[in-house]
Amino acid sequence: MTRKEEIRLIALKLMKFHGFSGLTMRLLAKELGIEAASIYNHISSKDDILEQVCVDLATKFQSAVLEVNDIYFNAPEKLNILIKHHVNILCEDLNASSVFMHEWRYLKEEKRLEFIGKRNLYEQEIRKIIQLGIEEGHFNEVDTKFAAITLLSALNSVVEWYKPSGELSPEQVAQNLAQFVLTGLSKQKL
Amino acid sequence: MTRKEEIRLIALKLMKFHGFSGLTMRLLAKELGIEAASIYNHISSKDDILEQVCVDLATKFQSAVLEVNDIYFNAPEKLNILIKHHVNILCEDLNASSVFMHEWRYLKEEKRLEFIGKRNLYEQEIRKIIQLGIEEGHFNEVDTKFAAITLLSALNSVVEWYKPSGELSPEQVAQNLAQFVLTGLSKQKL
DNA sequence: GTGAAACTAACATACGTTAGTTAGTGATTA
DNA sequence: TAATCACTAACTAACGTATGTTAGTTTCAC
Repeated sequence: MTRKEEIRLIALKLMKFHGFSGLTMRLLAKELGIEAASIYNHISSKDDILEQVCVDLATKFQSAVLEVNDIYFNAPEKLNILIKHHVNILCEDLNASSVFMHEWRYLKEEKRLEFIGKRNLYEQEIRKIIQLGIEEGHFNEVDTKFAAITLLSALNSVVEWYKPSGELSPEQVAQNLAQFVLTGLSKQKL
Repeated sequence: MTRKEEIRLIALKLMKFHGFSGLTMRLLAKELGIEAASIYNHISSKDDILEQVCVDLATKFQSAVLEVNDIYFNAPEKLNILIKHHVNILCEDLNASSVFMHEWRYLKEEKRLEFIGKRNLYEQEIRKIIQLGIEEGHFNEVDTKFAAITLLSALNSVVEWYKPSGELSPEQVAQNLAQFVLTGLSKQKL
């Protein structure tokens, strides 16, 4: 691991706790055991760290959903696969995911708009899946925008509690989420 | 409306967009058409604004869930009522709710721990409802911690998209959420 | 002796906040 | 009626500190 990657890693860990504004270069330096100015031998700016992680994760999510929607499956299958991908991406680097979820609003104007664009595209592709499910007769006739946002919010909650040291693997979490989202809490006896 | 309330209102509106750290007293002052220092004739500190809204909303949520769990109902009924209360609280002041959701981590140590305590209590009470539902035979045998967090996350997504000018009333939103959470996306034909 | 990685010193700016003052308004009193 | 007082809400000026970042220099292993 290069020093640059090391810095990024610790920066994300701290950013998860203190938020983007709460993480100062001097705090980051202290954690690294060096002076704040020394950090600039490896990275170009504080904004850069945030930008990189946001663009990086947004791209991963985008690839995942486009891939799923490119292959022929029915909606429940698509949703299952997407949830698995989504959870895997989130769990791969929980600090990065947490920053991605909470700190994107501190991106500079241009990058922020770019980010929102990618996020909307992701939501749009999920709405397509839900719409498909309705047309197939697999899903209830819900409002696709409402359903997509609620679904995404449920999935993203994973970053708030998932511990790699815990009992569940990302695959099991994905399975639980899929069950929750598809069948809900109630037993089938309404 | 007193000047103090007016300041609080605009502060929350700005905080929703810029985050707690992104809202500076000088920006707030500009929006108010006065000087930054003048704000201190009405409020005691920037932290105070955050504290007030966090404590205020946390208390409301707490009252709601305790009330629901104090009355005798079965779990699906309790959940329905709680969701209605939850959404109503969120929609009452969307700016405040958004700040409550995203900026609580910027509370000072002491108040933050207090906040987390109240939040945990809320989660705990929801787990009780889910546990009750399982024992009654109404709910699937899910992990209550997982279910409570996922449920809460789904509910809280309301602050990200709800517009009072839109078609749906808070009651209708609550109904949609209840359906989503209880029966899921799938039609009952598994 | 070359390159990576740290250092010291400093700059310009931005921040929350305090202190002391002023302007206007409405009620009370001489 | 005119003068006094309290109150509200704004002002100017400034303080002390923190921030991201730079420029130039040193250290040290290969």
